[in-house]
Amino acid sequence: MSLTNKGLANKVAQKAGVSLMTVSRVFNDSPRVAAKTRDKVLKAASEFGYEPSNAARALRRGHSNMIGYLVSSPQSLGGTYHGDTIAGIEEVITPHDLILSILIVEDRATLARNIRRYIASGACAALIVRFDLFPKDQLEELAGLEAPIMFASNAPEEIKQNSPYSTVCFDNESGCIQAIRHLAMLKHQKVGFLGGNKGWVDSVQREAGFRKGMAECKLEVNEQWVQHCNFHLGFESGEEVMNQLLSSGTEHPTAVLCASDQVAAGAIQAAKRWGKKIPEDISIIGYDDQFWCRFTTPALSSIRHDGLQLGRSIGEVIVKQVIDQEPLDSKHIVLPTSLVVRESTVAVS
Amino acid sequence: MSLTNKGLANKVAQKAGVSLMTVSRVFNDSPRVAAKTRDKVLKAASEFGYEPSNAARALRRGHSNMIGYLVSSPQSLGGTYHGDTIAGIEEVITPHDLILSILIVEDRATLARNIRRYIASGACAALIVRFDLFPKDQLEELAGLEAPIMFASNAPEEIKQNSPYSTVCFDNESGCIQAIRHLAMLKHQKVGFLGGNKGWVDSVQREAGFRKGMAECKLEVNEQWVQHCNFHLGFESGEEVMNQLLSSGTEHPTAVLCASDQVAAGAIQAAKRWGKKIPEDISIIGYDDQFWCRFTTPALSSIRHDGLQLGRSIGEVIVKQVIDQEPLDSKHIVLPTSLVVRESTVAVS
DNA sequence: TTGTAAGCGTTATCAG
DNA sequence: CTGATAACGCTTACAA
Repeated sequence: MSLTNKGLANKVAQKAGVSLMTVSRVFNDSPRVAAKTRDKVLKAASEFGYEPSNAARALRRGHSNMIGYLVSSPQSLGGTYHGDTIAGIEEVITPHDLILSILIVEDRATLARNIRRYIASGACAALIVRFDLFPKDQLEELAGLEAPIMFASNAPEEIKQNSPYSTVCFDNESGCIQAIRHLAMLKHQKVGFLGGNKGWVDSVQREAGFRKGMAECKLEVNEQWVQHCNFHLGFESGEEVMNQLLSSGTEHPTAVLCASDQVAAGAIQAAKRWGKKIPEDISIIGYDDQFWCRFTTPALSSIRHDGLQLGRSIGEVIVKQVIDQEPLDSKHIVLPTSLVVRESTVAVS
Repeated sequence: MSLTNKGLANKVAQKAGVSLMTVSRVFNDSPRVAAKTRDKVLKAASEFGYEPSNAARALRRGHSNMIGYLVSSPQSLGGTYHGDTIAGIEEVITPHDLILSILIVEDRATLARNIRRYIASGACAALIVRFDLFPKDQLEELAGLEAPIMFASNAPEEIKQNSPYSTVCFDNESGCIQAIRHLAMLKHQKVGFLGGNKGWVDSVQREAGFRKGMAECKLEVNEQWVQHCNFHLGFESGEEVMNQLLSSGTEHPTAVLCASDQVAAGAIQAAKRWGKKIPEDISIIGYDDQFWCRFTTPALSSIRHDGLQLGRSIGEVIVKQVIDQEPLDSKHIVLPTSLVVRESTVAVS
């Protein structure tokens, strides 16, 4: 079992009748090598199955070719959000011979330390971290660690101002405003909002969008109908909160905007249990536009963000930092969102 | 920006008043170092934020600490299958300081070449490949590449016999047999089967299970009701095939077993369009037990395989090969499956 | 266009 | 228990 390239490059050089250096140049697409020579080298290389050693390259070059994409749990890889993002990143970085590696850091308490290690050990040339999985109190642990780290997703303003790291995120507010406009167009006046965890950036911004949209459409917000769910519990949480909403008070909303699709799915379930018809009695809009939105009954209208575009933007930042060696700076990119209308919304009768 | 450890280890050694070698020993948990000395080194190290270089280690040790998990597309990371598997693998390999890296190889035509590169370049110490994404005609390209590669998921028998690689998979047949037993218990006699792509191992084995189950329960198979879907198109495919099934013939099945949850979701949708009530008119069972099975209406009964267990088994094989350096051999592990009953199945009235 | 030499940060080996 | 040395495979800088 010879997994190492021990001496293999030498053999290739010998076989091709050239020096080691020429082999190296060929595998680095150097223009300073004659076409004939290159062919000889390539032939000899494929004969021996030679491939330059990643480790040696990384050591010599001072940085690896791995880009780490940190996720909070293997389960969070579900859904289209990460998938499309990853596809977008790869599309951009692969031509530069960078490898995207998805890394899982379950323990948020040691996240900063882990990031430090990945960078300090040189295992990764750059890291992509979802801000929303990052405990704020650990941010300062990263201070001084001048490294190509970037946050994908929304960071609070004060963090953006002070952090040396770039961020790419979606325009949460705009998505919700569009949703409210859509509902207003359908003559809804009594609109509720099921948010996510209190204080979480995404949740806060989506609620802000809801309120701005309501104001813009001159609709009154009934605070009874603005509730918070647990993003993590998703379905169950949406079910429970919708349940409470329908069991209290005499009047109920004719439309509810939810801060996640899972919450929306739970809300639909709960509403059905109360004998409500969806969308005839209550229109529901989700958020994230997960692939299974079309599997629910009725198919769920939802707010979509283009993960592919997010990925591409991230990729471009990474390439600038790692390949072009541009000095780090903290750019903040905000990408648009849009409403996808399916069958869960209808005009009030 | 000093990302490299250039000379850092030296500084640490100097600060601690020891030699470089002692620093190395400390970071390798060598027992041959005095407690006092270790403390001094550790203190100096944390002071400088020193972390051993991954690249140098890999170069010196002859193998990296990265385990590659190959996936066919970023989107395929959705669902619980990969997520749980990944969690299981990490649980086992992390204590051995191995890092799991999810790698995406979209182009199946170059899969074998990519595997070669990952191994030959030493980028990965071992690779985990889902067999079902592997084009059979490329298998021989891997011949001679004696490397710690293993296949997660079902390989056809003839491959298992001839391949030097281990496999871990689920008992597809058993899952389907259990499903049929359940349906038979509910007095169903007219049972259909919506398989996956013709010839695909999973599809073939699940159909075999369906037939064995039917035979065991002394139920007759109506070949009109045994159809094939496209795993990739999933939902749409299930919809289309169920549509055809209901539009042809005079008699229709009272229960249908589907080879994937997405197909099942599509089948439900189609059946509803034909005015069929689910499960009263037609009971439906899916396969995979995706997390969104409980979001469908009615909640989908499905066949579950324990991804966590799969991951753990894979992890154990990897550790044996990479850490214990056991010689490669081709073990074949088959894990059990079980039926999860929700609301999409009911007794015939 | 090609070759030579030196060194990237670790660790195996051999001394002490 | 600790230290000096060489080598892992590659590429930058400098020659030829």
